[in-house]
Amino acid sequence: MGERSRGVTIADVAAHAGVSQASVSRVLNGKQTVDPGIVRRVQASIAALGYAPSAAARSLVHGRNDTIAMVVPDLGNPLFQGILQGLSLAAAADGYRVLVADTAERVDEEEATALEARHRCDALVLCAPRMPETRLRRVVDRVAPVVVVNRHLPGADVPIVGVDYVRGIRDLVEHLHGLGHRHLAYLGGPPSSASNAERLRGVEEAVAAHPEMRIDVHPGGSRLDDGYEAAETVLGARERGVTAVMAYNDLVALGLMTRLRELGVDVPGDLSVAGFDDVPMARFALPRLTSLSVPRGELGAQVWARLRTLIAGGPVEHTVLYRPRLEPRESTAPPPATATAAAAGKDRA
Amino acid sequence: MGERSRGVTIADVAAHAGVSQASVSRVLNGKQTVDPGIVRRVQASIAALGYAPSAAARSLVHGRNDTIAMVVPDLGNPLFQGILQGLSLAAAADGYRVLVADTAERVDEEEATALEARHRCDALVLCAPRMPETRLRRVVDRVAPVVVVNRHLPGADVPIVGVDYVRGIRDLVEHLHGLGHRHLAYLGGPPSSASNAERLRGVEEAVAAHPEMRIDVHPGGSRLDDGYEAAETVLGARERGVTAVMAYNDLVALGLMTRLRELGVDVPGDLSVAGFDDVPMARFALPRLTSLSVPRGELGAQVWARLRTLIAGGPVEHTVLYRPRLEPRESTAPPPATATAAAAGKDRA
DNA sequence: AACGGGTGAGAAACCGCTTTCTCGGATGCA
DNA sequence: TGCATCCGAGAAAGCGGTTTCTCACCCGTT
Repeated sequence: MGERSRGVTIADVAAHAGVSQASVSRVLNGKQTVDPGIVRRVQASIAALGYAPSAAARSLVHGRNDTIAMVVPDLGNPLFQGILQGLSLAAAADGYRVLVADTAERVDEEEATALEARHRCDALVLCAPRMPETRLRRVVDRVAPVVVVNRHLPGADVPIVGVDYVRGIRDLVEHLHGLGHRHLAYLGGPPSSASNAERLRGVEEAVAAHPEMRIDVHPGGSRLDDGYEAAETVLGARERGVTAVMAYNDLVALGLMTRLRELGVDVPGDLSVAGFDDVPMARFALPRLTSLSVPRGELGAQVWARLRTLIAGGPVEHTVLYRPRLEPRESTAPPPATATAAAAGKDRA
Repeated sequence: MGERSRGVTIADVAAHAGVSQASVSRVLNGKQTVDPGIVRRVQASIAALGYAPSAAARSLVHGRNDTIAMVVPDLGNPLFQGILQGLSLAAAADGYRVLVADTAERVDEEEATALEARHRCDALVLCAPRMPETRLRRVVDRVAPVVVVNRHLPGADVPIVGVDYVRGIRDLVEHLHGLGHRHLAYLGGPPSSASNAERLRGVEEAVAAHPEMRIDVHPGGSRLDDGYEAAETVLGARERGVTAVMAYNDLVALGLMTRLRELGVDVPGDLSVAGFDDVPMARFALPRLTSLSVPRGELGAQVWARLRTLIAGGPVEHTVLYRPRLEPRESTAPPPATATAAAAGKDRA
């Protein structure tokens, strides 16, 4: 590690300054009053020798690292990138650094990775949307202090920070309903993803609340290509009366819109499209994409706030779910007149 | 740190197994032959006590961490995200983890951050596109082993991994020249950025190689908004005969295209537009954006390869620059006939 | 003037592990 | 059977700090 000038240690400084190691340590940490003369000599010696205390030795005696680890399934995911950034900035403000542990979507290695990462750090942030719940609970027990992101874990003794996908979807459905849509399609994300499951719950609740509505669920994906390729499916759904599509996330929505435009389908004239996440590009798509904004950086900061409390020996704070903010833009509009008429006809029938 | 079961140490294991600490250590590291009976007893005790060796203690005695740090000016930048991901995956394969140190664009804190980060790790990856060269050289000297990303540092004793922006721009100009463009505009990035300076060098070289061409340089930025807002500037340039625009990066290009479409300017009919980086969205823009593809993940892997050599005491390997690959797509096409005629007229004059 | 309390510096223990050093016992050869 | 050799296990010395403990000294009080 930081062996700058070929290993100058605190003993060297002490000798050079003609004082004891203890005094050097005291000067360094400033937690006790030390004779000003000694302080000056020690500081001079430190400068002269280019001394920097060994982080490892410090860690050993303090039993901590000032480092936390973040376990993610995929660093390519904008959500995790945003959280990492927010987390890293917030933690840095308290002198902590963040270690990344990308499990590259290998769900069965996540547990081992989490344990290993935790072992080199003071605490853990666990993003494991696919990990089976039983395993997750076990891991959480073993790696405390830990904060879990975007999972539902009733009864577990762990702070959870996440996005209220259920509310998000419900708000979106409300928006579309208000525009006059009655028959929607949801283009699902990765089947095993917990946040997709939450969105599906939102879909169910919405339908329960609006019995006059119908929401079809189609398999989708999480990337631009997935949306692009889902266009055929979506057009099929449109044949069957769907007037608006909610995509798993913005990437899927953007990919879908691209393909739709190629196929001559007008958004939102023929079909409304909405995404989730409000990535920067959403505002720059044409038409501008209606989306649900998620404060990624703030999530990261919140994760750190929770973790800091835990590290300091504080209590497990309550779960916090950020309610996505609906950003209605041009990609959603009232359904085409024909569709409305058809629906009205159906209603009457 | 990893105090799982309230601090069970190697001494506890030794006592439990009725052997010496040294034997436990030997069993753990398997670097010496140990009596099979002892091995079994030790392993049993380890399991029984739930023992895991302290990373800090190990670090102290070994003088290393198995951790490297990556200093970045902005984790939100897709390039650095990609490099981080590639780096993290490659390093993980060798048992190393990556610490992130986001300097949040605060150039004057970069040096301190780098030193601090280096001090907790075995090596450093330095992404500091804005750091003044003198300071960079000083830092590089002090934090070795280190790999520098995307900087030109002639004569310095440090491996450099980067993108050949000069070649990239030249290839792009070649492409546009081939399409018939003679008067281009370059929408610059952050003025102090080293990679922007490289692109500008590319512009200069291109002009030198094609005296019949003209390339105007306009201030730009690095984000979607910057491109969006540069539209007026670009249209002004078009008035003055510019038929193609090269943007600092894809985000700028995408933002620009959005605004141009809003203003009724046809890309590439009225004006060609090209980006740099080949972000995923480039392929999904309409028109699909011509760009220069940069293998972000591979850069990260290459950085690790260099760093690993250095850590192992190997030599400073040569600088490696990835030549961006031109991805010609729909956003660049021959200039409009009127422009060509005008240019031809000028040529004749 | 003697004594108690307080202050600050140094000696040494300790954090938990690795590694060298030492030594006893087993083995090989004479 | 006796001696040299080898092997493996334990004792102990670090790694480089922090922190407790001890003690000398200075000050104030009676």
